[in-house]
Formats: sequence, C-alpha cells, structure tokens
Amino acid sequence: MSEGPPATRDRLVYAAMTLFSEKGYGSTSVSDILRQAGANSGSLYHAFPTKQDLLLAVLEAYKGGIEPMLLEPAWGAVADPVEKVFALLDCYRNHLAVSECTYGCPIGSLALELHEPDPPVRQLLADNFEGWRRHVEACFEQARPRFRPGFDPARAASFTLTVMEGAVMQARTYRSLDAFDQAVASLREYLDAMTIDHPPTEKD
Amino acid sequence: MSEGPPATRDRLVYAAMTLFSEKGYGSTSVSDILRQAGANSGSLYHAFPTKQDLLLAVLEAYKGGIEPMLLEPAWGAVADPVEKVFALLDCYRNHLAVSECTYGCPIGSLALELHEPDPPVRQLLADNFEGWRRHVEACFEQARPRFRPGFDPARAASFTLTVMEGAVMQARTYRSLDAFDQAVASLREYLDAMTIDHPPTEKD
DNA sequence: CCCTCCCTTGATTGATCATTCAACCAAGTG
DNA sequence: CACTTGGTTGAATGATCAATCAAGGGAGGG
Repeated sequence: MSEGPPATRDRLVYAAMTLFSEKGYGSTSVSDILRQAGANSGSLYHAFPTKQDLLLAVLEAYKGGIEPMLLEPAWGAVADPVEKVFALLDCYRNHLAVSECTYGCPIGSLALELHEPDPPVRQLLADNFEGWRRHVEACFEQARPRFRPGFDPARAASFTLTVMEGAVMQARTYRSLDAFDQAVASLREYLDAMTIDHPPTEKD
Repeated sequence: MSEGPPATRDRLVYAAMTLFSEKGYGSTSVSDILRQAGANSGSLYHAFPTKQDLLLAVLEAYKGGIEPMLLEPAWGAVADPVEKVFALLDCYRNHLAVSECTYGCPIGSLALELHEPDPPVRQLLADNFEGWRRHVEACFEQARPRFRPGFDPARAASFTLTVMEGAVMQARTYRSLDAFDQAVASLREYLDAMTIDHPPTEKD
C-alpha cells in the first residue's frame, strides 16, 4: 500500500532516537544526527521546524512503540500476568547488560535531563510513562484475584515504574547490576507480601 | 582560625551547585556561573582547570554535605530509626513541593544527564549514592530487631534509594506529587510487611 | 621602597552550535 | 515540452560556548 522508501524523515527520527538515548538531547548536535541519518540540514529543517520538534517526533515514536517494540517481544513467551511484569523488568536488565550498564530507559533519561521542558515535551514524557504504567496496571488487574482485598493495581503499577527507573539509575551510576537486581528482588518481596497466602493444601 | 573571606572559589562552587541543579550541567554555561557568583572567567580558570573540575568540586561538596545539610535538619526531631527514613523522604517531598515539582535530587539528575561521564565524575556520583544509602542502612540496622529474620538492612536501604529516585523522577515529569506519595506509601507497605507481627496482646 | 606571590580582570580566540537559504533536482500533470 | 510541487543540497550566518592570556592589583616580607 503506502509502502514507502526509506523516507528521510524516518531515518532522521530513528537516528535521533538512537543518539538521544546514547548521549542525551543536549549533547547530541544536529550535525551528529545528520551524519548518522545520512541527510543534510536542509532536509531536517524541511521535515521539522526545530530540533525540539524532532524530539517530539522521537517521543511520539517511543509512545507508539511501547506495545509492538517493547511489550510484544518481552511478553511473547510469558502467560502469567505477574510474570509479565518481571519479564518486562528483565528486558531492561538485558539492555543494561549488553551495554555494560550504559543504556537504560531513554524516557527516564530525558525526563531528568530536561529540567524545564516546554509543555509539549513534558506532556509526551508523561504520556510515555502513563502508557507504560497502564500496561503494567492491566497485568496486575488481571491477577487481582490472587492479591489481598485492598490491593490497588494502579498504585502497584506506578510503584513498578518507580522501582524500574530508580534501579536503572543506580545500575548506570554504579556500572553494575547489583542494585538493579536487589531492587527487583525487593519488588517481588513486596508483591509476594500483597498476595493472598494460598491455603497450604494442594501441592505444599 | 582559618576564617576566610567570601572566597571566590566557594562562591563559584555554590553558584555552580545551584545552577547545575536548576538547569543541569550541560545547559549551564560558564558565563551563567560567573554571573551568579560575581566572578570573572580568569578567576574560575585560576581555581579550576576546567568546567568539569568545577563539577567535581560540586559533587565533593554534596558528598560532604549529606550529613550536616541534609540529614541533620531532616532528623532533628525524629527519634525512631524507621521514621527517620520517612522523614528523609519527606524532605525530598518538601523540596519538590516548594519548587512546583521541578527540584528533585541533584545527584540523580546529574547521574542520568551524564551518559558517559569521565571516571572521576561517575565515581563521585556513586560515592554520593553510597553515602546516602549507608546512612539509611544504619537506620534499618538500628531497627533490625523489629524486622523479620531474613531482613537485609543494606538491601532495604538500596531499595529506599531506588524508590526515592524513581519517585522524584515521576513527580518532576507529571508535575505532581501523586506518584511520589504513592511510591512512599508502597515503600511503607513493604517495610510493614517485613516487620514482625507484634503479638496482638497489648493494645489491640 | 621594592619585590614576590597569589589572585583578578576582561577582551579575545577558535570551535561548535542551531538555523537559514538560494539553488537545484526529479516526479507528476497538463 | 512547460510548469508545479515536494524534497534535497551544502555553504553561509550569527550566536554562544569553554578556555586563554597578557596585564594589573595588592598584601606581606625584606
């Protein structure tokens, strides 16, 4: 159908996505992006009025990519809703591991780098967090019967995001997965504590 | 004794500390710092070979300031060791509140902004985290009797740092304290679950 | 009074940055 | 073929940046 060529615009967004997550927004120059994408400045400024508009496109791409690029691969083989959450965390762990603890969550990095972001940028960062959180919430919602009555799936999902981002930050700072693994283990302890003690009848 | 004047060097460090935490390292120009400190570029480059060496001095200052500037004020009125931890978290909450959720943890911001920091910078960021973590660990250690046998104070302290940093990130991104408060509440649930159930004899 | 040492002054340098623009190209369309 | 439209080229622009440096100031010691 609308199968296009390797459109310049897309190459620019992809190059920017890569470089922003490698070096941050401020430390990535427009010429870095042009070199990586094999484009000229005129093309970039034909597609985007400004470097910041390119950032907006990148954040839109992340937002739209949560499901197909992140969750789909992470959840392919996992059925249990709570294990899906830990499979997702393990996916971040893998990214850290293969990059020697330098690649973390690109959204989190941008969120802390941009101290006074223009409203549309901040909104898209928040949208990304919110999208992620909602998918995790759905897992907890689906597993609700196994949790204690007061358990709040929305709050647990928010807490999961909190733990993931804090854990990634420490992994990158220490250049070690220790704190990350400990945080995930603690999160599991937390969820176990929220679980209804199954009557030790069946197989125990 | 060595009571000095408002030494230029100190004004520079203080100005840089303020500006780095307001706008980040990369977005703070040397001339911003000079203006804020009321100094000239020659003075800065007399005291520090490089902008990055000024960053090192700032990180050293944070490191040395953890106890007198952060813990002392936060813990003045609090005796219970576990409540000290929550008093510390409440201190970050206050900073967020008075700044409309823009000021968070300066170390965390720098840790995520500087993607490939020179080794000394990364080391000082890690030292700051480690110093913070150790003080929190001491609280949990002191309260150890009330926790279940397997409880690990070091891991709980690391988890507390994880939660604090993740919570600050979300507060800043959403420009709201909701996720922060939820994260702190969840952390308390976690610690409650780790606590030995007092025999319901006394007042219950 | 002079000399030395430490610190400051502030204009200057060269690099790099985001952005602009006139010219150009190629694919349609009539 | 003429003409428009959407996209590309890449040199040029002006701003801003970190860093430099020759010149000076002034306190203290002799």
